[in-house]
Amino acid sequence: MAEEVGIERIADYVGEEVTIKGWLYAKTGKGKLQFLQVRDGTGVIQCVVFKKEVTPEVFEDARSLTQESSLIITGMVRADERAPGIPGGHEIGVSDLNVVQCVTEEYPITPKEHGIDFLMQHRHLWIRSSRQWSALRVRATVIKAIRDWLDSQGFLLMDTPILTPAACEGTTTLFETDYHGTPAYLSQSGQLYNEANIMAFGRVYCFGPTFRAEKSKTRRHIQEFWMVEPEAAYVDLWENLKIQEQFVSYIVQTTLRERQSELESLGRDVSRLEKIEPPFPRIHYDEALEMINRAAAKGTTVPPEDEPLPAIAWGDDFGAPHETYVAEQFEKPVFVHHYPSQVKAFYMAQEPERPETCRSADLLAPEGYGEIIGGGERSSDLEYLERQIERHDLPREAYEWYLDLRRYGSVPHSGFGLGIERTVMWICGLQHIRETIPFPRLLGRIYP
RNA sequence: UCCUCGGUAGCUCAAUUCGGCAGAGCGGCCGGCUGUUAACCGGUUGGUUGUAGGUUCAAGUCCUACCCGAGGAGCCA
Repeated sequence: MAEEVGIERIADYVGEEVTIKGWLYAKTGKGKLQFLQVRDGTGVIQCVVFKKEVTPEVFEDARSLTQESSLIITGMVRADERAPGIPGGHEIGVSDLNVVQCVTEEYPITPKEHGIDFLMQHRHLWIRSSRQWSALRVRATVIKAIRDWLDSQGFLLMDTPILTPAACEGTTTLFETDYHGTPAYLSQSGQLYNEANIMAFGRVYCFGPTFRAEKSKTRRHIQEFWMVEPEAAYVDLWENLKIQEQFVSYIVQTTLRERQSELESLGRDVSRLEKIEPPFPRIHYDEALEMINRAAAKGTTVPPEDEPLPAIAWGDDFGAPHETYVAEQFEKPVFVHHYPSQVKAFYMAQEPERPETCRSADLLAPEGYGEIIGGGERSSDLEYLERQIERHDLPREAYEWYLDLRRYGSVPHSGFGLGIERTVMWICGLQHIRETIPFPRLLGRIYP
């Protein structure tokens, strides 16, 4: 038998006989000539079966193959720019074909269009389709880039618990579960534990699933999502931003380099991504507010609904249209820093000269993809934190350990959380977050 | 939780202001074709119109309640 190769490396085998093990993705026949599009998990390639070049049995097998039948194919690799595929440009002239399983029931997902409900009910099959497959390959690369960069920059992976005794930030709705008779909650952030970890390890990150039980039903929300949260001791707000812009740029550039075929198959305009490198613009909340209200006064509208941008008062948090408007003004992601303390988590450090603001920063992705990072400098002031816990009506006893961190060697420190799915959505140019994770958990949907 | 839109064949949809025989394309199946790209051509297959009730000679269409889905708001990553 010829050498078994992966389709993603097929260009290295032109002129050689190879074996592909995979599934029939699509087929068009033209009498004595059959075009099989075969996928093997690493790519899609066109395999051509000429009646004269194979045995009658093989030709009949090829002719009668059904969508998603599993098969093993052997043949000669040749370059041909007419050939579709991921990556395209090569095809296999089939000499032998072995049907592993011929699908006899109709495969539900045809090459025609389908509705979202139908596709989501068949998510376990939908992930075989090229757009889903490409996006999930990009996701894996984004995650690898994240870990490679952090590991190489001295951040140590420290896993934080998923079952937690209390709300981390006290604002969002949590999933409650039973922990041997006492209530426990699925983690919405590893943030507070990370602050303990940095006092032991200097620079750390946690990377895992987080859970938000809000009844959010938009293209940017899922109930279970993955977040990477780096945290570092002796790092202030401004150094934190430098880390973030290098980090995000590395993720984007690595994906551009390693997932060219997938981004192309997604139809992504990569020229927008090629521009993503440090430095990113930084604007103060006051400045952003002014920008928004100036535009609102002129009756500016924002996509995707083209509704008028509402004016806001100082102290208000930005809504989705405000974020979109601000991000639209820049080609790169933009940092908005020094939000009013009242709209941010209790642990954000106060700005000494403007105590009503905090040393926080959000990173807004371009092209309307919204907030991909939330972060900032954490308060190292014990008394301020005690007051904040009271002000936010949080159970003091649950935070005693956290306050200990300010009693024993408190230092300035910062961190941030990057949402994996929103980042993948932006890099892939997708319209909905549900396509960025294999099995999304959406409001009212937990099958399959 | 609130607002908007929707539910008709396996899938995507149509069904004439104002109620009158349930349709098309795709898929599947059969046949034809040596360069297809969501191929094409001919034939064929296909229905509890989301559920329950009501009005009517007659309901996919009108009325009531409910169920399910989509998009958005708030909140956030």
